[in-house]
Amino acid sequence: MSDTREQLLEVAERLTQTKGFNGFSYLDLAEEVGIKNSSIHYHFKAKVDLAIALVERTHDDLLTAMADLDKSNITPEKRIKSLISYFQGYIKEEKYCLCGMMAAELQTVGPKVKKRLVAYFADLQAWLEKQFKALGHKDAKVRALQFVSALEGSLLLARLENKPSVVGQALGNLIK
Amino acid sequence: MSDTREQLLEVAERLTQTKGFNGFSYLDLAEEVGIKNSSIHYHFKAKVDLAIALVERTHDDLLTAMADLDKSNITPEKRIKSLISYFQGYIKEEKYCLCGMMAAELQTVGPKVKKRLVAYFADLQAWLEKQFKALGHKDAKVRALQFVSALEGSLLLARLENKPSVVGQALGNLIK
DNA sequence: GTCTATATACAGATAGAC
DNA sequence: GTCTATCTGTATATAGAC
Repeated sequence: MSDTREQLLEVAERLTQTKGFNGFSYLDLAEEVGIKNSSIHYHFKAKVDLAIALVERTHDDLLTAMADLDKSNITPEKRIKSLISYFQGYIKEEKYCLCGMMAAELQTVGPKVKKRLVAYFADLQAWLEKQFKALGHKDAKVRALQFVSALEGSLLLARLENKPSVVGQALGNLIK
Repeated sequence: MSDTREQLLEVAERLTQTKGFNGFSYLDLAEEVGIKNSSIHYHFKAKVDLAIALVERTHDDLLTAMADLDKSNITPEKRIKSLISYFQGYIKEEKYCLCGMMAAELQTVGPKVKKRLVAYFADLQAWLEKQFKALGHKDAKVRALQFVSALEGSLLLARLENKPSVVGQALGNLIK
């Protein structure tokens, strides 16, 4: 993976999380990275290809984070709390969840992106279900759904009100 | 209020809830309403003025709906369930919450819109807190926050997965 | 209130030189 | 891989006639 491509993904990730995928252009991206906008098309032929790469990258990052937590020798409760911290980190940079953002923009991102967003949230829920099962929950699947809903919604509210604590409050009851 | 202005608000509301406020243009709006895009500027000088009117309208609608529920002779539990139905109605039209959508697009809508989004969610939470207090909850305020978070997040997931039932599942534990 | 015409800027994207 | 140059389309917005 070229350095330019990596830089493009990093900047595009931040712009998507702050302004939305429809809230920035190849020109914005080019100026930040220090190349011409036409050069971006070499790395991502169309903007939708960038969207796909972003969701896949975010998905891979999440899978890595969850696998690391599985490997670590801590309780399921602490694993879940660590995952919350992972998402909570967005708020201090005034970011929203990249996949939540694209889920909001769903009707404009195209079917290929939609498919990958579904996969992202399915894996997040599956991992949470596993943790809740390990904690002895019978309704682990529903609990995982409640958790993801509260997570995405609280990230939205926390950024709006500039109160990172909102995320912890919204998820408090669901952890154990 | 002129009929054209009202039509513009109705179409803009739907487009915002489906494609996002940055996902449609004055031209899209004009074609649906059947006027020229330059005519829209007579009703809403700049696009940000349209955004403000949309949030205020959505806020007013919510206040009316909540006031109606307060007047009706039903239990707080049923009031809350009715409010859920109010939001759940969006899903079958593949819409997201207008204020949730603009909260996602926060960094591009400007400070005036942000201020009104904060007011919208504050009133929604305040009403819910009142209902939870009537149900005897000591942590009514936190519960209201949990409810709004789960509501906004579940609306996002329900639309993505085309499963309206997700909203009820995500909020189930929080109602009573 | 709505129109035509226009201004200015920017969007995503391509061709071909280097 | 990145550039210059360019294309085509669209965005928000304004001026002034009707």
